This record gives sequence, C-alpha cells and structure tokens, in this order.
Amino acid sequence: MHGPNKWRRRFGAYISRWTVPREIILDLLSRTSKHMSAKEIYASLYRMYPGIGLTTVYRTLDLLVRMGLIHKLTFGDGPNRYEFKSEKKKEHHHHLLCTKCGKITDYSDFIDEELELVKKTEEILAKKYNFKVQDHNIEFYGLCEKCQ
Amino acid sequence: MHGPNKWRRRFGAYISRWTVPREIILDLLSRTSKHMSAKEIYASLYRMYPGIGLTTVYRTLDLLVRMGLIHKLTFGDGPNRYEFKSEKKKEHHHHLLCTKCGKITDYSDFIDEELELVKKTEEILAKKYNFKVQDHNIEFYGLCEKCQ
DNA sequence: ATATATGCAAAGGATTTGCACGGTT
DNA sequence: AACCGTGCAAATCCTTTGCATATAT
Repeated sequence: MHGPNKWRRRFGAYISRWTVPREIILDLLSRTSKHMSAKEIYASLYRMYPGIGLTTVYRTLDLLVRMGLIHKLTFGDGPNRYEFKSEKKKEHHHHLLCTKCGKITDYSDFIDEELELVKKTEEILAKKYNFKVQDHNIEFYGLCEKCQ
Repeated sequence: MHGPNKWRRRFGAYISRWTVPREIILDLLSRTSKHMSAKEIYASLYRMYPGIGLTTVYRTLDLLVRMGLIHKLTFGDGPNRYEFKSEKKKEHHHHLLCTKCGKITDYSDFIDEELELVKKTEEILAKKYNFKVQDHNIEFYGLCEKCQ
C-alpha cells in the first residue's frame, strides 16, 4: 500500500494534518537501512520534492521521534542520525562504533539473550527507581576490522 | 596524593607536557559524580584558575577521551557531557534518561548479570565482525518517577 | 473558513580552527 | 632555546525560532 494513506492511520491519534513532507520523510526512512542525518534526508528528498525545507525535516523528525516511529541516534561527532523503528523483532539491532574511522555497524545476533536480560533489567529498574522504560540504546565502541 | 603529579604518570605515555589545565580538569572530573558539560567545567574551574580558556577545556576533554580516562556522554539534546571513568568495578554504571524532563539517573544494580552478558556479547562480536570492543554504552529511555 | 504546517531567513549554541603568545621541558 | 600547549577571536556546523504564506481539513 503506497500513496498518502500508507502511514496516515498511525498519525491520526497524534496530529491533525497529514501532509506530503510527513509522508515522504517517514516513507524514506522506512525504506532504507541507513542512519540518515537531517541534511541527508533533505538532500535525498529534494529531487522529488524540490519545495521541501530543511526546517520541516527537523520538525518532522522530532515529531516522529515523539510518536515512537523512529530512533534518534546521537553519536558524539557529527549530526544526529535517524533510523526507522521496525515493528519486526528480527530487525531490532544495536550498534558497533569504530572509534578510529567512525564506521557504524548494525548487529542483531545474540539479541535473544540480550533482550531477555534487557527485559529483566527493565523490571528491576521499574521497581527500584520507579522508572518506566520506553526504549533502550546499546552501543559498543572499539576498532573495526580495517582499523585494528 | 595531590598536586601536579597526581595524574602525571598516566599521561606519560601519551603526551609530552604536563600542564595545569590538564591537571585541574582531570582532577575536577575525578572528584565529582556529576555529568558535566565543557561549559560547566570551564565555569567551575574559572574561579580557581581565571586564565583558563573554554577551548582548552574542549581540547583537554578530547585528549582524556582518547586516553580512555573519561567517558563522553552524548545525549540527544544539549551539550555533550563528560564523566570520569572509574577503575573500580563497583562504580561502573549505566544511565536512565527521562524523555520528558531530561533527568539522568545512574544505576549500578544488576550490573553483574549485565556485565556477564556484555562480556559474552563482546566475544561474539569479536569473532563474527572482527570488532575489537573497547567500551560500551547502555542507556534506558523512559519516564522518571515525577513524570509518569 | 480556519487553524495548523511549511519554508525562508535569521538567530542561537556548541564545537573547532587559525594564529600569536606563553610555559614546560 | 625549542616546540608544544594555551587563549582569544573568528569561523563552522547543526539545530531552533520568528514570521508571513500555503494548505489540509
């Protein structure tokens, strides 16, 4: 299912208007596995929709984050990056960051045991700190194959 | 042991000169449990050392990160924050971030099982991706006690 | 029709860079 | 004395804000 209604129902509860920028930004992210910055998203969409503004990209990304549809990845250097949050468990992944060249690798192996522990940890945190976990972020820093 | 020699030997292998800014920046971070931004560090040190420059704070923090003596915490909003990396296992901790008010809570409970899994995961990653893990970052996002 | 969303330009903040001076070795 | 490290000012980069206009409902 394509076109302006593809994501519409998911917006319904949060906002009042369904617009082209919202459609194409979310659609782009849902189709790529890249971690894209606001500027990259802007540049990528500019071809098919030359009227779009960078500001709108930022505002829409904020919105999508608040709605829980995408992840905001904040690595130390450079701009923030964004990533579609898949509903499929299989596509859930964490990141490996090379401290030398900056390369980012997704990994999703071993996730079963990790997820089990994460779940367990979340329960403890909820009790001890009365903290309601919504999401998590796990990263490993180190040297990638080329940089060792 | 205080004074200009306290950290000196740890610098020895990396850099050539031991200076007052390097001493007091590292010393400040080693004495606080706060997550401090470059500007906060600058403001805090300005009293006892009015000649210090914000640029030097940034450069020194970069240096300390490269040396593995401190952590750089990059949360989505606001400036990056820095944290002394304790050698004591007991002081190792992860973070809980409130998505509403921005409050950051350290937690170090349940770390034993977590660390075990992290270690196991690191081994797998080393094999499968030939990635040499140096450090990790685990964060939970959610709502703190007050914001629920 | 009407209020929300957009796009532009300008502002704001954090961090980095260029360069002459100062301080450690 | 040599040269690395510092501090200032300016530059840069990313992101947010103000405001008039366009647009979805």
